[in-house]
Amino acid sequence: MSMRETAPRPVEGAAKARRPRRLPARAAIDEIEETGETSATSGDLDLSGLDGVIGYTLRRAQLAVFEDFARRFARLDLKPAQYSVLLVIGDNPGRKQSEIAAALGIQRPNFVAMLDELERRGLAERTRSTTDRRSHAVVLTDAGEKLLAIARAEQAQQEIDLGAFLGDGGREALVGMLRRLARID
Amino acid sequence: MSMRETAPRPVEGAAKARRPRRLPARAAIDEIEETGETSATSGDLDLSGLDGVIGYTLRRAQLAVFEDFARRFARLDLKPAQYSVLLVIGDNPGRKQSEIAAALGIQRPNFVAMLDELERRGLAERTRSTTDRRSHAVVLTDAGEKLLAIARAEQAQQEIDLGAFLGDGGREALVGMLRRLARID
DNA sequence: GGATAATAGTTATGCTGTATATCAAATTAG
DNA sequence: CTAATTTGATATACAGCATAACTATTATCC
Repeated sequence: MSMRETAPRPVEGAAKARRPRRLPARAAIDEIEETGETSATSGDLDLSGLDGVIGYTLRRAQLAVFEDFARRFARLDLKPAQYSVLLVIGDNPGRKQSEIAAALGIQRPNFVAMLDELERRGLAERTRSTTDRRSHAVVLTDAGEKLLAIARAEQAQQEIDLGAFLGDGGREALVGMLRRLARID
Repeated sequence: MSMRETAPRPVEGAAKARRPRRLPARAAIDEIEETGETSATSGDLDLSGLDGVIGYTLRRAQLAVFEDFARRFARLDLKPAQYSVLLVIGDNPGRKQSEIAAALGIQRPNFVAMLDELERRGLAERTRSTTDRRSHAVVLTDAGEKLLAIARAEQAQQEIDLGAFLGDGGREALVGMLRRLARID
């Protein structure tokens, strides 16, 4: 993943976007309104056109949450994708490499290097299946299980914190809606 | 950051819609239960560990919404980032190139090619400022305004459709929470 | 006023994430 | 048995996003 450190966060329209960190200042808005439509003045820009856009806010929120994740997981040296792989392997030990990849929507070619890295770090292992010698059964090592346990706790804490940040039942409502959105097609 | 590469089909427990995928599950479940926790059997994987994770669902939802956006904007040949640039220029005509970029969180070097492309397509124009000959004031051409108007309508329709897809006030609640999340840091 | 610093746009470049084509080995289907 | 399919892997390409550094211009300060 590429979570930078202090750099500004993207904010691209209903799309990619980097991050405008702050709302247009009150003064700037007044100035814009007073001059009609032309905003060739100085001061903050009018970004109101993006304010209520789901795609835009979704993207920004996702980046912010991933940055938060990156901070929390820095000590574990785990990127979100790596965590998700560890988690799915941990919950589905012995599954085929391609099954893990497919479950996470990762292309098989790209999953190879990811697993290589986890193996290099001694967190996961590929074992040749005896029944189907094409496939690799993937499992976590003891070290992998141990790291996953810590990671799960870390992640649970993030859920708690974000849940508190959003109000009362907000987290559940949010996740529910996000899951619905994720199935649009 | 990369939680995935293609949109995998989230495996959902109950509810509705299509999916005869549950069939093999029965046998698989029996087998799993009989072997305890090991899921090295066949059938769907257990992804329950990711189900309630905000970061994961956020990412998934964002990708799905972007895909929806891509379909809707295919005819306009506009990517989300391009739409956001057109929108911000349209709402802030005559601003400096770097101001537009900064507002969207786009690095100035990366913004050059984006503007080049919009200019090439006759949608935007750079004009040398007379007061500060270093800067370029950016505006939309008539064609750019025209395309933006269509794009705005397209985008508004997406909001309507997503709003309907989420229930009753769901869109507003969602955007509100996303905006809160976007400013965690 | 002239040296120095800062700003705006640009070019070059690199890393990460994700996609496709293709291959060899192994397995399955016809 | 032969052909098709599956699995893991390699090579490769492209988009997104970042930094360094150059040029032209403007601002600052002694």
